[in-house]
Amino acid sequence: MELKPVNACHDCPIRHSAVCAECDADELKVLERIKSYKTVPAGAHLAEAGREMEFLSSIISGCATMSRTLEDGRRQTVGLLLPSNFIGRPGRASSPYDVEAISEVTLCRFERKAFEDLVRSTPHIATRLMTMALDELDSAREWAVVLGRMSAREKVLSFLVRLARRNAAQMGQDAPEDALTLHLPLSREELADYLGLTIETTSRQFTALRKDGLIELPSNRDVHIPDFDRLAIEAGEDEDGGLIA
Amino acid sequence: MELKPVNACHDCPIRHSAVCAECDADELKVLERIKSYKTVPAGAHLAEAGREMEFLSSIISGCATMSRTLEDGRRQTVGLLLPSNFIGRPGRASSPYDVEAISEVTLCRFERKAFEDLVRSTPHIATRLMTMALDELDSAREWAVVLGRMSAREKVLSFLVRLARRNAAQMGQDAPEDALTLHLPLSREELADYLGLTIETTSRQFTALRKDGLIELPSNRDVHIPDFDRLAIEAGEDEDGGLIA
DNA sequence: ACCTCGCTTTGACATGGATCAACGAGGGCG
DNA sequence: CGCCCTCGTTGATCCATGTCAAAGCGAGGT
Repeated sequence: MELKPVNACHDCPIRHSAVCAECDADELKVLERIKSYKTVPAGAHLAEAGREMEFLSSIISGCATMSRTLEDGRRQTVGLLLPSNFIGRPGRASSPYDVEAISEVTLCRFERKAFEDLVRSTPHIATRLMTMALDELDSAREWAVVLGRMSAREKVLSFLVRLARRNAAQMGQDAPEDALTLHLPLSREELADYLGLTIETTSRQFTALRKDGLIELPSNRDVHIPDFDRLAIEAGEDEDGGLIA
Repeated sequence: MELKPVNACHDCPIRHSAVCAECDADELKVLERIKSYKTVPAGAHLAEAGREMEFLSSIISGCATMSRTLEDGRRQTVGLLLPSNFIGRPGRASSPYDVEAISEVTLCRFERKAFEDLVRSTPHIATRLMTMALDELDSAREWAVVLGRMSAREKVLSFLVRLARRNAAQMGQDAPEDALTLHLPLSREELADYLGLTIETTSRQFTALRKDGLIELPSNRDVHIPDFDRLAIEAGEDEDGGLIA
């Protein structure tokens, strides 16, 4: 994916989906003054559990994970951060989770103190942040259902369905195409940490889904889905079609 | 627990912890006009997944669960709702989860449309709602770590630790006492649904913890913890002491 | 072209929790 | 007082997933 450099808000690919989405021209001018862009390489730590954060930021491009590592090495990823997602929260100095860039990531950053003032004075940012927090809350709870009650196969299927939906939504589509190819932002290990499984089980499930004809694996990081609806049904789509993100 | 009836906001036990916490006297007057109280018996459905909600509400007393039931009957509880927690979200007509009263519950209700207008016009409510949503988001993510990576024993221990912390916080204490007795708001089955386990496994873990001297069980619904710190360590307390809720 | 290194896959086996089944204990009601 | 009904506990067995081990496989460097 080639990216042209971003210079100003009106030119920003996440202008209408990030924390600034509801801002009017005047509010945007204020944001414009205090924002700065930063690009970090894959593997960079954007936040560490318990450590103070100087900046709050939105992801403009790339992918990051939010995770907790227990003393004994067990790790659980609690969120996949993609463009327009927000890192950090106003009113708290540190993140309770590690946030790590999985690919090269470009951020739109705000100095924490300045942003907190802004939230207080700019209702459009507070309401947007509220909406985003509520959306993520729904998403986190959906994921809790997956972690708590789904089999390994269903976990992998759910992940693919959610990723496809999220990609479609970002492209402005209502639902994913019948057939599509997904690029996995995560390695098998990172995926296992997200799914609450081991690498081995995750890998076996991919193999099993391939043997069942539900997916093809042109490369380790690419998944071709010949029939999305069938995949969604296998994932245990009971209700509405799931929430985006 | 005996409750005296609530009649006005200034008299309300959740006045300083609910969605209205940041409201000043004038804002409270507006809320006062549109609120209504309702008490429902244990077992009542406060919301059903996908069904439109007429009211948004805060829990004043009692306990409710938020859960998803899959077609095949598997159920995962994604949140335990206690006094001051908010049910529903402005800007959306229906809840993605079932919300069910576990004990008798008293609610402070707002007609949905009126409340949504209020959120738009009252920044103190929007910021409070944002803070509450972000707190619940942290809590949901903590729970995802428990569901994804913890053993059955650790799940039960984590639940007890969190419940004790939440009770302590509600009593205005910083941390739970050394020794304390908890009343469980949930039956074994409801607990199992929350922990992502079966009833049998949950029950066996209680027995095991009792045999290990970590808890005593004066009745099915009561747990005496002789040494909270020991319990917390067994629960796998690596870091800070955990987030409240 | 070959070697090496990291990631992924596959295999063999162990085990924690689910499942199936039965028994116990308390509480309300006839 | 005793029956029944619900909830919780305990036991026996099974199976999905974890664990340990080794073998592909692809990319980059020499």
